[in-house]
Amino acid sequence: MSYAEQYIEKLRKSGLRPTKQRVKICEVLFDAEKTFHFTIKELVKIIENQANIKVSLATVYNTVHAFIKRGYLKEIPLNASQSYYDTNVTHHHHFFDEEDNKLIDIDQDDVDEINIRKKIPGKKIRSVEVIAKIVSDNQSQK
Amino acid sequence: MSYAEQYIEKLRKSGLRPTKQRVKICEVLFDAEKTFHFTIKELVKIIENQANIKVSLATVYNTVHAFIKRGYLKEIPLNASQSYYDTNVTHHHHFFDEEDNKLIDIDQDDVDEINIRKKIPGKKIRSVEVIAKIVSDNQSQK
DNA sequence: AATTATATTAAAATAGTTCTAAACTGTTGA
DNA sequence: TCAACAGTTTAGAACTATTTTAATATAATT
Ligand SMILES: [Mn+2]
Ligand SMILES: [Mn+2]
Ligand SMILES: [Zn+2]
Ligand SMILES: [Zn+2]
Repeated sequence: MSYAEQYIEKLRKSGLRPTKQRVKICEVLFDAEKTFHFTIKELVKIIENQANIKVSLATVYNTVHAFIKRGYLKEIPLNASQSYYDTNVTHHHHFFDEEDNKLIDIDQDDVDEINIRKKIPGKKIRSVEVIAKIVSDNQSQK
Repeated sequence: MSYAEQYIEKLRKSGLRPTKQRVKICEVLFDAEKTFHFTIKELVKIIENQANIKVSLATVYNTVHAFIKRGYLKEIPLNASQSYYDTNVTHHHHFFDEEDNKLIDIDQDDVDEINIRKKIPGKKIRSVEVIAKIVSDNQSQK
């Protein structure tokens, strides 16, 4: 199946018709060799740089939300004032570099299984995510 | 040391003068028998209900931020469009109830030590937090 | 008490996100 | 062929959490 066909399938499964703008968004999101993290602002900038297509903010937000709902993207919980999104939809964890404001993936395999002994009656765990904040390691101990 | 004195000390250590408004904020935050989680909007509502003091949003934000900087409050990373704050400043983890939008503490002791095998050169880990999303456990498997 | 530094406040500004409503596009079937 | 329709894009308005501004008020210092 060609890339273009994959995008169209992803869009269809998300309940969206494959329009020019949406396919362009797919190219940026799903054509990358590696998964990556992005903010909406960054995504718009990439689209503007790569294409002569103009895509409105509303279309970007709508499409991203449709993909999240369908499971093709993940939203990453950060205390920032803006949302971070992730094209890596496997279960994994994150470093958050507080100096660069950048997320770095941690494979599930790189963290021992997390066993939470506390239980909440009537509730079940749907997901467990670790966020490790990192900063520069300045060994200088003046 | 009386409560009032404790508040004044907390304020002074945060670099703030003990004004009527700030002491009131301290009463709400630090007088509770239990620690709790709150949004700014909720905090303002509590103050309005408890006191005949009117406190502006700007003062609430400034004071909360000063306490965070000094370590008397913590900000909790959630993907929501608003920040959650925590009067429990010990190292601990959270359940996030996606139905009630409520945070529930998990003591550090209730989670096995988290060992992250991946290392980032030149960076060190400053904090590790677990967020477990929970939902109702409907056993009904029609 | 006078002086100075800091705080409070209402209101404006900012910024991310969502909504609206009008113009546009592609498809269908008469 | 092309009118009608369903769905899409878009600019801009609206919304909301947070921050900033600048005038007034209060606290600390002398
Ligand atoms: Mn969202
Ligand atoms: Mn903040
Ligand atoms: Zn990731
Ligand atoms: Zn907590």
